Amino acid sequence: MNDRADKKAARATADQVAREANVSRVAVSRAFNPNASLKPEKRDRILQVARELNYTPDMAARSLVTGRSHLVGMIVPDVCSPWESQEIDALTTALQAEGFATLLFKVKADFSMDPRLLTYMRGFNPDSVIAFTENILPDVLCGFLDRAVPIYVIYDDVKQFAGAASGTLYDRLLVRQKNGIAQAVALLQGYGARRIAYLGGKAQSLANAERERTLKETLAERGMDAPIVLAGDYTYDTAYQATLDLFRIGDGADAIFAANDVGAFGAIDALRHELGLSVPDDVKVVGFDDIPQAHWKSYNLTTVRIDLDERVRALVRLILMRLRAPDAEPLTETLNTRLIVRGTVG
Amino acid sequence: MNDRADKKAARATADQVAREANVSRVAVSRAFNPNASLKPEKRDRILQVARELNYTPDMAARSLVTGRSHLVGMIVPDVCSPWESQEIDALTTALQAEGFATLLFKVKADFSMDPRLLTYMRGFNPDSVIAFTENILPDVLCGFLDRAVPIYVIYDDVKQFAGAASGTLYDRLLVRQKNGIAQAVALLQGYGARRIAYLGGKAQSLANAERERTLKETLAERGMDAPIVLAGDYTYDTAYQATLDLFRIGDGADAIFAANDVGAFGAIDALRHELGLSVPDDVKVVGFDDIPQAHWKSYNLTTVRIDLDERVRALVRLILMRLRAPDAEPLTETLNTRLIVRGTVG
DNA sequence: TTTGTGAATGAACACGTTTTCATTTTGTGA
DNA sequence: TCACAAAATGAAAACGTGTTCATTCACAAA
Repeated sequence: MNDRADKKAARATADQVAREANVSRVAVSRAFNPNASLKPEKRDRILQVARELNYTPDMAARSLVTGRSHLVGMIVPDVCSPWESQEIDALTTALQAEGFATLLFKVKADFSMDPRLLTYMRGFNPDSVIAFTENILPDVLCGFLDRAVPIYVIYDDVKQFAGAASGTLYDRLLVRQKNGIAQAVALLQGYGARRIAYLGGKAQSLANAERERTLKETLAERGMDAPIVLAGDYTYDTAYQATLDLFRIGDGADAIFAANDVGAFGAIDALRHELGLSVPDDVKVVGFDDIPQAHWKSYNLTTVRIDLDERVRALVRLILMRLRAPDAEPLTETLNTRLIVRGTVG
Repeated sequence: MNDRADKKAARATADQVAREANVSRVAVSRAFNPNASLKPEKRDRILQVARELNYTPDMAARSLVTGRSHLVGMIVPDVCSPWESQEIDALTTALQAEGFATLLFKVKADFSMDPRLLTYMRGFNPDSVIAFTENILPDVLCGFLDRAVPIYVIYDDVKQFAGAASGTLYDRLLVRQKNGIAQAVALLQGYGARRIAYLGGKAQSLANAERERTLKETLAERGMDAPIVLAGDYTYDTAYQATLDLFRIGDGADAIFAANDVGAFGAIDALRHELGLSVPDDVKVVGFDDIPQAHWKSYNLTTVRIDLDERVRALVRLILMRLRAPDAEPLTETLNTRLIVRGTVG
């Protein structure tokens, strides 16, 4: 009589639906499996009864027998980072449309992987795993997870991993940094920048290493001096402090190339609000990522874009391909970058 | 011989571990269940073998028999919103430490709930559900999910839901808006603000409605004029445009109270970079939330804080309480707000 | 030695589904 | 009408675990 009384009202089971609809339990199973052969009218009747009883197939039971959990694990160091939250949001939406749910696991900010986390995650038997932390060695992941699980390491560098595992067991999404960086350097040079500082990201970040390397390479090609390299960690506060140090302790620079947009924001604010310098008149600033905040008027940041839609489409394509053909050869998708010109250069 | 060959190397099962360790399969199960009675040396040996075989209990199978999935569902409209991503991040960390994994579901930005999503989510049998979209009526959720599943609706308003369901079946986290708003209004009045505009959030948002109501109430108590109410949706762009309209089409204001920090950013940028006005000299701005970006120097926003740590601690406390005692009476935790004074008022 | 108490043990069952396989029904052409 | 393929059907067997229950074991007290 009381609300608390029907708490025991467990979820309806396929047996109950079968009994109610005067069919076998197998028929119920088939009714929820589109490509199973079942008389249309029978299917309709079953689905009708199922709706009345508020029945949904139990994923755990289904997973047990089919071996597919319809779960995609995501390993994320920082959900708050605009870059990662964008990706989580878009991937979740796309995968949800294909019938997969997102299983979120958080790793420590310093990227140190807790082995128990991987063990724990493996218990859920995810159909696929996306690792956002670029410095988790794929081999480590492969060791803890099953070899049959496709693994995606986002934005690693071809060269870094070329010799890591002889036969790479995971699909990869690579980003060509060269294009956007070359455009940015050309623009900076055009505005007369000579002393360029590179405001780095996390030391362990492969993307950071690749950006620094590409920047050096590009500057050399154009006959410009090597950049002043500042240590960073992708955060606003660290970038802010590093910029202060550059101008107070060091000799300054006439352009700052930040490893990510948030770092660029920190640099801009330090220049404008603490050092009393003008951006772009005194110092030019370029970022990396083109997160939504980059177009906010206070920053209006010129930045190297890696298109979100392209990224997500490529990732989803990879994942679905792998889920449908687990034995296919590992695939590599390549993305390009390009400069988005706004107001922080000239 | 080839990597591809051992793809079939399925995950180790409890049976294999049992055989290898010369024990019964039940013993293996007990070895992984801390409070089961098992001779210590035997347990150690089993765990040792399990480690060698890289064995992990299958969550699906475990879920099937225990009825607990160790999954916590989160229904989120926008992972990119700093407010929500903070919460997801902190909750995931806290729940992970307690052995629960986060299952992420995304709903449309306009909060319209797709009933099929709820049905789908129910299939995963989450032990608990956290709904970030405050305007999902709890009754709708209760209808689709089982009554036995504890449901948390974050930041709803006591008054709104008082009469919704006679016996509320869900635990709640309430936020007292009054404190922070009263402090903000006092500060604004002290600096001589007279014409105050309220830059609203999503129309369907209960938190927005409650903030607007509380602001009006507070202004009236202090004998000030009712606020000019601007429609918004919590986004930067909308806030930016609404502010332009207020000053170009409307009669302007000498203070803007935004429903959230991101909206305040939009207002500040419109004032400074398009209308040529000074913040705080010409117009004062107050935000709501105190997201990390609020202390960025470009904005340096005075805002009403709802402490993240307090929020997460309270939520985790509620969830764990409910998981351990499903039959306990529905609980309500209450949080307070307070003003963080920075540079956008005076 | 006997009795009693609690821990340790394993066989059997249960969880809710999909899949296999053998059987029955339906539909089609001669 | 017959023959044959194709579609529809249900019984039974999995999937990998936790739990119940009756039994055995170890040890201390009588």
